[in-house]
Amino acid sequence: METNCGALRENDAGKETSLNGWCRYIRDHGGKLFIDLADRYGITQVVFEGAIKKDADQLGREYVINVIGKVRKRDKEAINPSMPTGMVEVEAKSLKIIGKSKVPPFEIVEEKEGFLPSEDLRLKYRYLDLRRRKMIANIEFRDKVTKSIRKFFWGEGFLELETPNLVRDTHDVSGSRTLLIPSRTNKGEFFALPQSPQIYKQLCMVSGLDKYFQVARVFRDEDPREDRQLEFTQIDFEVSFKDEKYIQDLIERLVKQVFKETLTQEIKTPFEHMDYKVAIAEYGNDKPDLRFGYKISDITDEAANSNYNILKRVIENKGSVKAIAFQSDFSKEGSPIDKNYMLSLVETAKNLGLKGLTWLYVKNSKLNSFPDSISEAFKNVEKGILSKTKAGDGDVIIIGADTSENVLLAAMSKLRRIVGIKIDKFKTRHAFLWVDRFPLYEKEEVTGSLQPAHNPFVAPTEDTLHFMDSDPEKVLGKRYDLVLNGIEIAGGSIRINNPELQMKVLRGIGLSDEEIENSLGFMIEGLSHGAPIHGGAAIGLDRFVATLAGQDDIKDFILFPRNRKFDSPLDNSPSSIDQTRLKNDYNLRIEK
RNA sequence: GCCCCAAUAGUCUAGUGGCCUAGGAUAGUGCCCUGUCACGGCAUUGACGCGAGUCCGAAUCUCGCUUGGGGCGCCA
Repeated sequence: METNCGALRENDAGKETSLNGWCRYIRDHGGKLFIDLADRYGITQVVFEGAIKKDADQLGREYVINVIGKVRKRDKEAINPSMPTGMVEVEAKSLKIIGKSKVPPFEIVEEKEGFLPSEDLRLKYRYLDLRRRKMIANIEFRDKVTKSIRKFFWGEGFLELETPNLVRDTHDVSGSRTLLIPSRTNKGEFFALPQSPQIYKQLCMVSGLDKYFQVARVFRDEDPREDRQLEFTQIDFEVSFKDEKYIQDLIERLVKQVFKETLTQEIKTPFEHMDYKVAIAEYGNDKPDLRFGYKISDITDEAANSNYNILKRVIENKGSVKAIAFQSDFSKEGSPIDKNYMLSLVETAKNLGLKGLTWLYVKNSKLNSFPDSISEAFKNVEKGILSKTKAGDGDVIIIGADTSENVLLAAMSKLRRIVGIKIDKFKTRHAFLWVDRFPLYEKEEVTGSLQPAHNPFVAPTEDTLHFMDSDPEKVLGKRYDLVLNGIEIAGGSIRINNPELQMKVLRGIGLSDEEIENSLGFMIEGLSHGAPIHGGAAIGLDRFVATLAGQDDIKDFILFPRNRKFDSPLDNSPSSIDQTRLKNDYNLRIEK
């Protein structure tokens, strides 16, 4: 009977079996030798005793072997209740070494007291890191989620289609950085790798393929962040003749099914909605984490009337002042929020672009601080601050100020989430939220020019379309983002299906007709040949899977990720290319 | 483009100017062991990223470089 290392149970005792696996731990007792034989299904103990013991002496860690032997029940005192296969073991009759292994550069064990080898080493030997149980579980979980999603779309009658990966570069209209591939057959010209299948899926709608989805690999050449990769996966879909309501409902049903099938959890739908404007004003960004409250309040008026000179000076320079109150049991022993934590938070605030951070705590309905002089300076506006922030006893209030509203809100929203997660009194484990009624355009703070807030294909809402010429910043888009625990897991919109309106929106971001024609002419042309009303969304699969699993690092859910420099320690890509080949094939020359 | 942090055996880590001939754990190697399961026992190999400087004296302080990590800008 051929089996795997996770399958054998008590009632298999007596059977002859053939096992393949990796030698994880080898315990040599002199006259007898035990091996924990591992594969992705589990671990089974193999015993070598008698004549075969000396064959096993040559085995080393991570050797791949085949063992034929007899399954036997363990003696009562030898049972290992922490292993699923712990009732039995395999008594080896024959041993074949299938693949020898060098001594591994790090041990294939789970985290040791919270320590893992450095990330670069893990990535260089990714195939070894992937032998860890946690990584196996993560990769299998990703597969489970992907399968569940596919099953959902197939069940809804969607076609799984493949859009091209070598596409027209649209950097000129998008401003975002694409990865470029030189063309050998058209020297001097380049393909781009898609940042999204957006244009192609819209053209699918024009062609009448009215329900499309794809597990799409997309590429973005922006600078690295902890949760960014050069290439990542989106669940991309688009439908024709439907409105926002239908698409949101579809995503809700999808998410509901995925939660049920992968976590056996029931989640409540429909999800809450919030206007973009409200999200920014109350939470400081467009993806509020609603596992906790802690709204941001504007206390510019109070600060202006206080005697706190630092804030007053910011206000004189047309700045504003924002505050958040955190429920924290501040004065109590063992509270996660204590004086030392607050001092470190001030440093965090500086890293987020603020010049500093003022913090107070509430005791007996009064503001207190270190040193006392700070709360003294707020004495005359104490009531106002307490009522605006809704702070009660034990709460900590953080106050930030900056001359740039954007910088201030961005920093306060990040502080809000950092402290909120630290306090960890979540009302719900999974807080879903639709953010909608986004503006179509946003003003670039420095130059004052208009940019598309999302992509330039979002259809304006009927009630704001008339501002298009007079006051384009007031135009809202039929766009919706799905936020889970402060992470944007999906974003989509109803698209423009009218070529004239599409031209108009593109002109609105300062593009000339010639520029539009040059980069997006083929798309406008497509919209001119009978384009249905259509819309869709894309779900960021890597982040979605990690969030579902309750983990932070998306790299732990990607088979072969890149490091912070977007190098791959595994294959050392990117690499330089021979100058002669560049010249001959692409007519390119690299200047050093 | 900018800011911050770090770098000690294969791996993880201790280390705050002399107690360092650099400690521990684990891996490796050799020997012993018939019930272990991250087996155990004994022995043993093995490290201060590179370069300059300060000092009587540097793993420790300063500067530069290199490498890695985190963040800002950026992510239509």
